[in-house]
Amino acid sequence: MYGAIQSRWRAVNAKVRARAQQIMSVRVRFAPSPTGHVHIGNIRAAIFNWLFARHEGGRFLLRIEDTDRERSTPEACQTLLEAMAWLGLDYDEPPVYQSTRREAHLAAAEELLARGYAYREDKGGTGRGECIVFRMPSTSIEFDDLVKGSLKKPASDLHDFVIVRSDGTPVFHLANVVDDIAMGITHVIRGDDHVENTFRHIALFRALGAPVPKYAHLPMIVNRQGRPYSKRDGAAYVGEFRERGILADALFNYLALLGWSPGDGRELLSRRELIELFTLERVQTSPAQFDMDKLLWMNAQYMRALPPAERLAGHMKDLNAHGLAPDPEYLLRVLEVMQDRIKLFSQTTEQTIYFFTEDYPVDEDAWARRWRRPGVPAAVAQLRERWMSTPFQGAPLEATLKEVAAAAGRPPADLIHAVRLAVSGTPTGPGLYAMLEVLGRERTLARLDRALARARAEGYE
RNA sequence: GACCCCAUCGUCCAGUGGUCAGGACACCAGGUUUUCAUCCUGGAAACACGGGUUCGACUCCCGUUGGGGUCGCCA
Repeated sequence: MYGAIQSRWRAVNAKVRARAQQIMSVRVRFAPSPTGHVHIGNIRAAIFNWLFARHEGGRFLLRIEDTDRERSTPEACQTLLEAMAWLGLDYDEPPVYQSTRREAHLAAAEELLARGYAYREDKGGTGRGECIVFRMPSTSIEFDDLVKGSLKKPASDLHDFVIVRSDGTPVFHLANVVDDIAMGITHVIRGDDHVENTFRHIALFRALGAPVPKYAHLPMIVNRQGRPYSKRDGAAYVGEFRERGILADALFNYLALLGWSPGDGRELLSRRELIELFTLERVQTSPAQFDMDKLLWMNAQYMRALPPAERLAGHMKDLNAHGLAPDPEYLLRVLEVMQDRIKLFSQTTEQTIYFFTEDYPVDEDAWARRWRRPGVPAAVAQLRERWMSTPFQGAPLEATLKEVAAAAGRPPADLIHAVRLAVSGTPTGPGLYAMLEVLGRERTLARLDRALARARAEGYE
C-alpha cells in the first residue's frame, strides 16, 4: 500500500520534473547582423552560445538581424551561413530572419502604446514626424550577469528611447527583445559591448509581460593596444583564417580558450571535451588579446592529428590552386619526407615547389655561400659522376658522398649543403638523402649539371 | 565629461587568506640533426600602485593610476 503510493508519487514527480525541464530547457541564440564578413569576436560569441547549449542539452538557434538593408545583402547572409557551417556551428531550428518579423515588432509597439509603456513623439521637433518612444521605469534596474556578477543602474541613468522610427521601422532594441521572446530565449550570451543595452532590454521584457532571460556578457577580444580587435590588427574575419589554411577545429579550439578555460591546464580539447567542460562560471571577466602565434601552434597540432587522407587533400588543394596537380602517390612520398615542416596547408606549394617543377626559386645568398668555397664545385662534379651508378637510395647515396668528401679532404657538410642548394634552391628542408630519393636520379643529376655549369660561369671551382 | 566594466609572466589561462605564484604560446640556452622543422632538457619572465581588514594578503574592502565599453530615429 505504502509502496504503491510511493511509486505513484515518484511517477508524478518525474512527470512534473520532465515538464519543468521542458519549460526551463535552455534556448540560446546567436544573433549577428550579416555584414559580408564574420568577425572572430562575433563567432567566438557564437561558439560560447553553442557550447553552452550543447553542454546543457538545450537548443542553439540562429537569428539573422538583417534589418539594415544597406549591408544585409543575400551574399552577406551566405557568408555568415558558410562560416557557421565551416566551424560546425549547427543550429537546432531554421534560422529566423529578423526582416520578416516586422509585423510582430510593430504589434508589440502598439501594445506598449496601448498599455502606456510608450508614447508618440516628434522628438526634438525635428519635423521628421512621430516616432514611438519607450518609457523607462522610474525605478532602478538590476540584474545578475552570469559572468560579471550583479549590475545595477539607478533610475536617474535610465532614459526613454525610441523603439519605432518616424519612418515606421522598428529599432534594434525592440526587434531584439520581441524576437527573443518569440524564440523563447532563456539565456542571452553576447559581447560586453551590450551591457548598457541590457537595462533597456530588461525593461522591455517586463513591459511586454515576458520573463527576463539570464544574461552573460563576454569580455572583448582586443589587440595589442587593448582596443577591440579589428582587421587592421591582422586576420579578423573567419574567411581569412580559412583562406590562410587554418583548420576549423583549430580555430574553434583556440577561440574557445580566449576568455574561458577548463581550469585544469588542458588546452588541446576536442569538441566533445569542450562541450563537456564548458560552463559560464569559468568565463573570464577581463578582455583577451588575440595571439596569432598560439593559433598557428595549435593549428600545427591539429594538422598532424589529421587523418592521412584529409592531410593529403589539404596539401593537394593548395598545389592545385597554384596550377600543380601531382600524382597523389608522389605527393605522399614528398609529404613523408617533409614531415612536420609544413604548418599551414596554404604554405604547401611554397615549401615543396622544387619537388614538382624545374622552375623553383633559388636563395642566391645561400647558393653563393655554399658554392664559392674552393674545391666544392670540383668535389660535387666527382660526386655527380659517382651518383650516376650509385643505387639511388639513402644509405648508398650517403656513403658515396662521404667517400667523395673524404677524398677531397672536406667535411661532408660542405657537399651536403652545396647539393641541397643545387637540387632544391633552399638551405632549409628535409634530410638531403631522403629528398634525393624522392627527386630521383634523373632530376638530381640534371640539377647538379645546371649548378656545375653555373658555378663555372661564375668562376667558382 | 557622465555612467559602467576590467587589472597575475610579452600573450592566453591556473590560482578563490598561508603556494618556492603553476601551465601553455612566444623568447633564450643546451641536446638530437647535414640545414630547417619536429622532439627532449633547462632558463629568463608576473600578482599596476597606495591604504586598510587580518596572526597572515595575488586572493577581501576603499582609493589612485592605467586600459576598455556605452552614452543614435546603427546593430
